[in-house]
Amino acid sequence: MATGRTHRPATRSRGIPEATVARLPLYLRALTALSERSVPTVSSEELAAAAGVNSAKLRKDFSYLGSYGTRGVGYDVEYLVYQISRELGLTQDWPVVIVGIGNLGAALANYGGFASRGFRVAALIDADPTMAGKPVAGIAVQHTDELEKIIDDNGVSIGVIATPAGAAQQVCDRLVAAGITSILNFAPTVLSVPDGVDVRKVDLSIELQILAFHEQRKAGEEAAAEAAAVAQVPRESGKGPDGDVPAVMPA
Amino acid sequence: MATGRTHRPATRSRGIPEATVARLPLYLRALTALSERSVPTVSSEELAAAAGVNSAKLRKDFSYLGSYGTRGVGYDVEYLVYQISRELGLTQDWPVVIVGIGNLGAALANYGGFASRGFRVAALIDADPTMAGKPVAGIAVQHTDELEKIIDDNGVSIGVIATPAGAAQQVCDRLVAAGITSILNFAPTVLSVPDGVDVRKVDLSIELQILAFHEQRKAGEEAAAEAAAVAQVPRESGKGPDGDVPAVMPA
DNA sequence: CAGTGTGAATTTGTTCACAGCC
DNA sequence: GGCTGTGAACAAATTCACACTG
Repeated sequence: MATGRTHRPATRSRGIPEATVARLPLYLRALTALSERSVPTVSSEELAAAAGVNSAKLRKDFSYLGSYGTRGVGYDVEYLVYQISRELGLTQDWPVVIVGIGNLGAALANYGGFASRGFRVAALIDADPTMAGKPVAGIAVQHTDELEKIIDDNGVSIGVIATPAGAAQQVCDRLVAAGITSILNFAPTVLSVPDGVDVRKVDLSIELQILAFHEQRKAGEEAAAEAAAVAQVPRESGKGPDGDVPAVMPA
Repeated sequence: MATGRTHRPATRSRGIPEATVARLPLYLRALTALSERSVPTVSSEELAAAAGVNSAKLRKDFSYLGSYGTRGVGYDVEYLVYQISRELGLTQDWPVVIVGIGNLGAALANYGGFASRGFRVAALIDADPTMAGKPVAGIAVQHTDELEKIIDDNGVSIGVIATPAGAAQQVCDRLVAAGITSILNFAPTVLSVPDGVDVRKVDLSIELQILAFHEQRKAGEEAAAEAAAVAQVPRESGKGPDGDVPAVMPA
C-alpha cells in the first residue's frame, strides 16, 4: 500500500484496484489446491470460504478481471487458475536475487513457495567474503562485488533485501542502479527509491506490534467488564517503565 | 474485523482506525531513531518523511491518540515515543512462543526486532524430537508435547506459527485451545480460528506475486508507449474488458 | 433456480485547507 | 510566523441486493 501509486499518467490503464491485486494470490492458492484435488468448478461461496474472504468481495474482484464465471454454475477451476496467473504475470519466469544470506536470507532461499510460482532464485548475494562459495539451498553464495554483473547477466528485475537495517539502503541503491525495479524489503527501514521502482516491505516486528495492540485492547475490555461488575476502576499506572515517562503535559 | 463493536467503549474515545494502528509502529521506529540521536522535537513534516508517509496523514493519525504536539513547534520525541508505545501496548512484556523451528523459525528466534520491543521469546517449539534440547538463539527447543504446558506456565498470549503449511491449522488449534488469542502466521495457509482470536499473516510468496503484477504492468506500459505511434484501440467501450480472451486455455 | 455480475449504498481511509494556538 | 489539529471534501474499498442468465 505504501508502494508508489500516485504518479499515473492519463493513460487509462486496466484499473484493477490495489486491494484486489493483493487478494489475487490468495485466490490463486485456493484454486491451486482445488485443482490438485481435481475439482472442476467452484462457486464464489466455496472459493471465498477457502480463501478466507466473503463471496461478494470475491465476485467483485473477479469482475475486474472479466466475466470468467458461469451463472448458475460457478467458476471453472483450471481456467481461473490460468487467468489469474496471467493477470499476475506468473506465466513468465521471474529471476530473483536475494541479498543478505543470514538466517532470514537462508530461510527465504529455502522457501518452496518461491519456485512454485514462477520465481527463480537466480543468485544469493552476501557481503561476507567467508560466505562466498558456500552453498545455501543448493546455490553458491556470491559476493556483493558481483551484484551488478549478476543482475545484468540474469536479467533480474526483482530483488529481495534481507540484510541488516544498516546496509539496506546502500544495497537498495546498488540494486536500483543495476536496473532492478521491484524490491521486497525485509530490513526494518524505510527505503527511498526513485519513481518507477516499487518497494514492498515485510516487517516482522510491526506485525507483532499490531497484534499486541489488539491483544491489549482485549485485555482492557476484560478488565472493563470486571470493573463494571465490581464497580471499581482499576488504575493502570502500576505497570511499565514509569520512571521513563517524560513529564511534559498531563493528559 | 473485530467482533461486532458497534459503540465506543465508555471510558475514552478508543476508536483508532485500523489503518492508523498499522502505521504506529512505523512512527515509533522513526521516533526511536531520532531519540537515539537525542533529537528533542520533530515537526510532522520531518517525522512523516522519516516514516515514509505524508504529513497530513501523520497528523491525522496522531489526532486519534490525542493532542500530543505543540503548535508552532512540533512533537516532543521522548513523549511521543512513550505515548505510542503505551498505545500499542509495548510498555508491557509480551511472552511469545514460536512453533516450527526450521529455517524461518530460527531466523525469527534470532531476529533482534522482537526483543527490542517488549516481545520476549518464551519458548521455541518443534515437532521433531531430534530438535528437542538443541539451542537456537540461545534457547533450548522444546517438543510439541509440551506446548500446552509452556503456554500455561508462561502466560503466553501471542503465538508465531512457522511450520509447514500442512501442520499449521493443527498447531493453530492447539495454540488456541491452550489459551492463545493472537497468532502471527507465516505458513501459507488460511487459518480458521474462533471469534476473539486475531490472526495476522505474513506471506512471502504473496508479496512477490504482487510485485510481479506491478512489474508486468510496467513492462506493458513500455510496450504501450512504443505502440503509441500506431493506432491503439481504446478500451472501456462496452461492459467487460477484453476481446483478447483465449477461449478455454488451462495451464 | 442457483449463482454470477454489477450498480448503488455504505463504510473506511486519505487529502485538503484553514482556523487556532504557541 | 510556523505548525498542529481537524472538519469537510474526496477517493478507495467493502457490502448490499437484485437483475439477469445458463
